[in-house]
Amino acid sequence: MAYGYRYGSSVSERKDKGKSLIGFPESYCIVDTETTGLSPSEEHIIEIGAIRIEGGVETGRFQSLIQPPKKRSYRGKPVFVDSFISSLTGISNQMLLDARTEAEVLPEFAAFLGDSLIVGYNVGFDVNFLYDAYERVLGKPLCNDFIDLLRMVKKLYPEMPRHRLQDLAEKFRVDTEGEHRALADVIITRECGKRIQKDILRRYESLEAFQMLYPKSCRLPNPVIKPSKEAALSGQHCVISGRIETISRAETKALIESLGGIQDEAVSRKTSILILGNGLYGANKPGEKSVKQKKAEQYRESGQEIEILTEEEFFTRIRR
DNA sequence: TCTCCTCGAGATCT
DNA sequence: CTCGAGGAGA
Repeated sequence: MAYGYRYGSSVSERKDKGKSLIGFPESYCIVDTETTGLSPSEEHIIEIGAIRIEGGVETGRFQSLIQPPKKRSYRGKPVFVDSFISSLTGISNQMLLDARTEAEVLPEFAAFLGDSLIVGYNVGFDVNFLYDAYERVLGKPLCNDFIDLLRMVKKLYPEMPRHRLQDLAEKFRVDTEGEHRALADVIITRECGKRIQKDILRRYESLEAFQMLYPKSCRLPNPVIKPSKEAALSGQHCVISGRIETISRAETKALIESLGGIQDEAVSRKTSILILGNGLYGANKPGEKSVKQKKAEQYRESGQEIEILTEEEFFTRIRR
């Protein structure tokens, strides 16, 4: 039954795969993969790059090489990639010899990605490779919906002779330094995405008007002001103890303020959330409580409503 | 008018 | 895979 018929002979493969949507959400994850070739059934992922955006600000980066099964041996050394791929991407057999396998990398990537919307360029390509790798390694499919910039680009710029990412970067004068490595392509895609969004607003007045050019079934609900999300940190005073590892100080401040919160330096009677960063500061040793944490626990015992969250707990709390 | 089907043509990813 | 053309059905 798992291999159900679908008229004639075609079998429904990649069941529960996400849908291709059109829109510009506030939270998503830009993803790119490098592979040993074009066919998911015969080739393998050799690099994953990703940047997570939440509430419009970057909240994390992911980058890892992946050692694929070896194709053959040459003079006693394993060959993972053909010379065409090596010269295209700059990823050599030697680099892959030192890399971890997908069994090690994929669980990490899955945790990073979560159920984020995936954004990319001709991203169906990457989604297919990732879907198959998820099934192999995690025993479950990749179900995330995705947004393909190429789809919008074809509609927006029909006069362009070709619509490759490099053509788009050239049009927008986006720096292509390091192109054809996963994280570099993610950054190029992000820059192009910003220009596309601006162009849409100029030409169609609103994102909704542009989305009307597409079937209803693929229109993503827009950044409507969701009260629950807006209120995520509304009016709450937050204090950070230690160092947030996934993002910089400035980004943390921007993130808290974009969600309506206020960041303070010291724990006080106003404080409602204390965030324990994974990174430690000078005098603090692993396992020891920081001065700020002790103080927060004191306040809590005296009846103040104050949440003490780890870095991970903080991010999952604001994600919804 | 709007949505959903089928069919053929044309590109994009490494 | 996605789109446009052309057609069926509300």
